[in-house]
Amino acid sequence: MSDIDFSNVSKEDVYEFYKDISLKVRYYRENKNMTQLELALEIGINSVAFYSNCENSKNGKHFNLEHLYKIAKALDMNIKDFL
Amino acid sequence: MSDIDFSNVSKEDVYEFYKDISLKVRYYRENKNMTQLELALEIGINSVAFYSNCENSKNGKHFNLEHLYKIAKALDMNIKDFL
DNA sequence: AAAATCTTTATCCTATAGGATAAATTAGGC
DNA sequence: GCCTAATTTATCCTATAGGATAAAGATTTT
Repeated sequence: MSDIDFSNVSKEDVYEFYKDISLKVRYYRENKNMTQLELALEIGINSVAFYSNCENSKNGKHFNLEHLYKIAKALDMNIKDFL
Repeated sequence: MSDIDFSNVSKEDVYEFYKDISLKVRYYRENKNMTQLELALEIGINSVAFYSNCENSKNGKHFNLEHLYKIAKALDMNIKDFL
């Protein structure tokens, strides 16, 4: 596979997009007084470490569309609020 | 891995969520007079077949968060419009 | 009616996203 | 200051998401 990416968006741009989402997720999670573990378990993830990596955009991890859908439901919010 | 899913959302619910998004993507793509191939290439996907499967929720395929981000940019829209 | 264009269907392959573990660090409560 | 809770860091494993191919079908254009 080539490192060349022919899409209309750069990898850096995509990374910033994911990072922006993570910041919002953290903001609303803390606002609802939920721990990372509580929210992770609610959306069906048994690993707080994986959750933490996503929320901090570490080790190449980030939330995917399905995660966001479940997080929105867990926090009683609209998925658009993270975008 | 178990078939049991302990998340707050069922697989059926997630499937409907993805399907709903796909319908919106098709609606706006056609509204902008773009072909599936044109849009696929714009977002960096060389396979109109893969794009078609996503847009029709066939063979277990669906758009992911990154796809939607790029599609929104390609159609000069806001990603929220698909959610 | 034929050709071109667009879309769909089925199937295959593999890089990596998804998610786990363990240990270390940080933060909060008492 | 100590203990517990919460979070972070690094690394590993593997099922599957991502995306390709090829052929067939449907639609549009000429």
